[in-house]
Amino acid sequence: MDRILEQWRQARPDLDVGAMGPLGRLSRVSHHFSRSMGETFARHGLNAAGFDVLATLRRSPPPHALSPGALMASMMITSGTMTNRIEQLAKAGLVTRTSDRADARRAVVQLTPKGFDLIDRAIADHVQTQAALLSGLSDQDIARFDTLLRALLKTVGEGDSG
Amino acid sequence: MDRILEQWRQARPDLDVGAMGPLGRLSRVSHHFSRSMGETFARHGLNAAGFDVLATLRRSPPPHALSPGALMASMMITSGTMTNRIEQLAKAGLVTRTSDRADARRAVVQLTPKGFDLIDRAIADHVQTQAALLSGLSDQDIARFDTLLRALLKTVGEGDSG
DNA sequence: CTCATTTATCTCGACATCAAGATAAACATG
DNA sequence: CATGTTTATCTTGATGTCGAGATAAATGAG
Repeated sequence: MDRILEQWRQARPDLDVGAMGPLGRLSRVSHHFSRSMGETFARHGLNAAGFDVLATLRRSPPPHALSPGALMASMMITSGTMTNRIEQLAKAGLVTRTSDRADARRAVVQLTPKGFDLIDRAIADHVQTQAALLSGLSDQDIARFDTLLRALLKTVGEGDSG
Repeated sequence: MDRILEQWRQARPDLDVGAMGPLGRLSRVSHHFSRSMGETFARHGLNAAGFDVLATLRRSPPPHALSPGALMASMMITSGTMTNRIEQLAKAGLVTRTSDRADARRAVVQLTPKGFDLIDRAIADHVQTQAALLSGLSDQDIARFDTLLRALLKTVGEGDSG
């Protein structure tokens, strides 16, 4: 990244490329981390998408069931993607998809016992992977990093509550 | 994210979910930023992929030409993806693709005048978007953020040099 | 009750990406 | 110069995602 900035300063000395370094590194860190977490998911036969859905259901109060719309609210994906994800998980026997008695527009996605057991094993593995990814920072630095990320989330309109 | 952590502490009090907050926010920030930058690219008829290629060529010394392999080295993508990207850009008349006289295995991707003009306009827009994305942090906080990102890149094996 | 509107989800087509293998040229060795 | 190896790129098939529009049920106004 530092070399890239130097090249830009040569090619376009009129531009202020100061933000490019941090943003480039942010992108690369995020990409590496996603890949690393993806390897953890793969050990349990999941991808990041499937893990997200199962994890969201798992941490919801019993009976570990949510509508596709409710699932979408916590994940940054569109409805078509969610439909697809649920179908894959249902095919694998990890969730069931039934329709809501009270409102037939609404579907109910629920963890199966098999899905429950799988995500319970996967999440334990996942938190260890996550801890390893931050192991290069002290606890204090992690706290600082988190504070900065919270500030950045405000910039893009995702406040503390959402 | 804070609510998610609370849910996990209820559902799985045995797990240390401390890393989940920062990593979740990192992922969301990165995702938001990518989308924001993507909107800038779209105003110039580009996507992030095409912008990356054109920008890499633009900041290379004249004649602004590189092999697909050299382009791949700076971007985290596979060879098949690069082939595809180049083809799109060539179809749009923004780059040419010829084969190296000295080594016929190697291709040479070069900016056309049209591509040069386009990326010169797009990059000016892009650095402004990037500055806006970091506008929620003071210069000092940006520097701190960058330092922390450098430390994290070391963890994943991407050292200071590349 | 009827019709328009809103809400929730699904369908479909386009596209970017990856991984693995194919192709083809250059190089090394005897 | 023959041939096996390495290097650089391309091809192919599968997958995941988005976005626009379709479908279908619930809601509201008259």
